[in-house]
Amino acid sequence: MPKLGMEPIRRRELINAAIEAIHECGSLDVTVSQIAKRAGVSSALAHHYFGGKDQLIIATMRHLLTELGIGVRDGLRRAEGPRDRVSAIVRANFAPEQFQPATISAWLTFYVKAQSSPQAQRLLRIYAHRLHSNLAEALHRLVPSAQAQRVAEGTAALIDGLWIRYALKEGPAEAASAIALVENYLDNQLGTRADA
Amino acid sequence: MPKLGMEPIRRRELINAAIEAIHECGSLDVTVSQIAKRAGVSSALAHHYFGGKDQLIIATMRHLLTELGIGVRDGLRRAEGPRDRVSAIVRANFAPEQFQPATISAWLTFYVKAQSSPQAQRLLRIYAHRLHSNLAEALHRLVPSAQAQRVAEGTAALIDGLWIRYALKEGPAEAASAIALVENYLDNQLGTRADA
Amino acid sequence: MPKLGMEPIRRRELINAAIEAIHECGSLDVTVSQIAKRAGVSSALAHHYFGGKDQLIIATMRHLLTELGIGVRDGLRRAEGPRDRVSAIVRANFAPEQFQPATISAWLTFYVKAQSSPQAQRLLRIYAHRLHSNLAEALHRLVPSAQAQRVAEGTAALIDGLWIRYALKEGPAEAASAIALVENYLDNQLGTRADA
Amino acid sequence: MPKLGMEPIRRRELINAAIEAIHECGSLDVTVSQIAKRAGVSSALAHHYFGGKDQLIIATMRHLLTELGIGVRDGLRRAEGPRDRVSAIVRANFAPEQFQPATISAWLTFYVKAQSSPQAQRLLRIYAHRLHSNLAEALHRLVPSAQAQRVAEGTAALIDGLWIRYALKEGPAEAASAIALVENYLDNQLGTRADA
DNA sequence: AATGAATGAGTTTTCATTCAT
DNA sequence: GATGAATGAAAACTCATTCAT
Repeated sequence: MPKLGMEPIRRRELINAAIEAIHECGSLDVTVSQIAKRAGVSSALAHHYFGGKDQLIIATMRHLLTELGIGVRDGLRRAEGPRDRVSAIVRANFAPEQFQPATISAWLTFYVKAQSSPQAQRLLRIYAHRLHSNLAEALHRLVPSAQAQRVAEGTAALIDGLWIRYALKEGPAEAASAIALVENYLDNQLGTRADA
Repeated sequence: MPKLGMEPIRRRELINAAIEAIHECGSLDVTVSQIAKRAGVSSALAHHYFGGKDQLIIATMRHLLTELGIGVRDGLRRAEGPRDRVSAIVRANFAPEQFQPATISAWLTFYVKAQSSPQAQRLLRIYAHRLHSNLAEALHRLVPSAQAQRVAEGTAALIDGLWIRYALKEGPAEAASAIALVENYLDNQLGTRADA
Repeated sequence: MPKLGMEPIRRRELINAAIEAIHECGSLDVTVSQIAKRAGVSSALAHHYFGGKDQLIIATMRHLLTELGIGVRDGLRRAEGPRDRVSAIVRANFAPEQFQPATISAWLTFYVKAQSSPQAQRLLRIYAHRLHSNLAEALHRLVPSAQAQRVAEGTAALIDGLWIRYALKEGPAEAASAIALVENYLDNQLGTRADA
Repeated sequence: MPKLGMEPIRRRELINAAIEAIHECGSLDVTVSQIAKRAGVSSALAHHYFGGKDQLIIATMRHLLTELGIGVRDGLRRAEGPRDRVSAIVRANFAPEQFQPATISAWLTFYVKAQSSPQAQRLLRIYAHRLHSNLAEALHRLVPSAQAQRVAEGTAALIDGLWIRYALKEGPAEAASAIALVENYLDNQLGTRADA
């Protein structure tokens, strides 16, 4: 029962299936067939729509990156004042949609992928750069330039570090404590809470 | 002309070759043949000594973990006072032997491996736990228990985050600035340098 | 907006596209999709009109065979006397419409196809037989029967040999020199030019 | 029961199997598995020794080319006088080892292969060039230069044409009549037999 | 008349692994 | 102690073909 306009639907289904399959398998060694089966289609269709495994993986990465970007943008839109903007960025990075086992697994595998795929590397660098510049932009309004840079770097490293560490843990990732840790770092660095 | 007592030598050569090969390939998708060729032996020999690819990988991980453990222990031995012990741990994690491209790549791939291999996961948890307890032990002597826990977690996350971020960068990893960032965090959290 | 009476047009377009595609790819490994795209239609339509790839290929062969047959017939119609009839046949085989890269490629692949497809083999035998009988018929009026047979065979082999050899050459096929070679053979065999 | 020094043996077996398989299938669409099975080994071994299907095919071509080259050389060595040298070349091209169904099929498919593979094309051009120069060299001692060139071309075309036509026929290829046809051409062209 | 959607079957290729020597 | 020989199993990818619209 073929219908028209299935392409975007199938692409989306395959990307979602890829994220789940990567998580279940724990690496990019998932086969296209596994992903396709999970999406309820043949592996040939996955190739048809994406051109190959690699491009499906890259598309998945891009999807996750976009989702995160949207989350950050939305958070920033609602934020009031520079300090809150920083918090919004942090919150977006640990938002429930992002900070869940399957997504964490996927991100981790992408870091490895980036070591051999220039395209994946570019995407990951865009993420890293965007995170840094978003943070730095807000921090510049709060503290001197040099400090802003340093705090931006520290915050970014802390976020990535917490992500990676959660990839190792079992059970649901607790966003609250991760956020608290970063906020604590920020308060201290920015002198917001002198008594922390 | 086979010689006696080659086993430990071969094992070591193969492990080193594995680290290099993993780095060059950027993932655990290296073939046993590639590793063996780099070590100057046949792939059959790699199997002979390790039993299989998986066990060679695990052995490589264990090797890296041991090296890091030795570095930390040596650092701690030379450290004077709790604050310096914390610094020693940080320094050991960014020591030149550890903080170089090939090793960084390898660690990253191990994080992924841990998602599907219970054995690898156990090893990585040992690392995480050891890092945390080493830090916590020293911090307990400096600040109240709850804060010590939190700072230990933050420091560990920061270290891991910096590692992972360096995996993305090109050019030689600069340990100095990474260390400075962590030390700054510690100073701030511990009130060592009120003016930082 | 489908139109009526498209069938013969589409069939022709697809056959032409097949010839070009076969030439470009250099073998029958062209995909139906490639051929269809070149004809500006979907691959499904190619199946609709021909029933399958094989039948499209056979139809293409038949088309080429027919074209050649028409060329020969036209040449024979205009020829005056048996010797000129032989020349007309030779000329038709090296006529510009036939003796061009794409067509040469196609014929060559058909020879291979004939080794596995009885249908293709039949077509090619028809060609071979027709060429031989056309030549023999005219030659019989010029020389004794046995010699006529032999010269017909030689001429046919020479024509085919020159075709196949031109398939290997680069640059435009020069019909003139090919024709000259065959004519020289004929003159010698028939004693037309005693001094050649 | 693995033995040492199997490589050359296996290579030879695989090449022979390739020739047979190509003949049976009638084209280069044989699968590596079919070839390997015929050689009594796994398809993986074929890849191991040749690197891939393409290289196996090229190696097979080269083998056939070499065989033919040896045949011609041996024939030339035994020949007495230029006219006999020409005959030796012709005879070698229709020698029983060469002029048999499987070999004829293989050559034909190689002609097609040459249209898409530069490497195959190069090999085939070497063959064509060698045939021409061998013929021309001998003919130059018999007739004027221009005529020698033309006769060399005609002879080569005749040989190729007879080959290709035999590929279409069923039943055993009759070398004798093919040779007779070429010799008749030569006698006529060279004026050897004034009464032909 | 024409096509987008979808797939089954098949092909090349890769690789960890085994084994006789 | 060490390796060349060999393979089974699996993966990515391709393509002719079908079908509902």
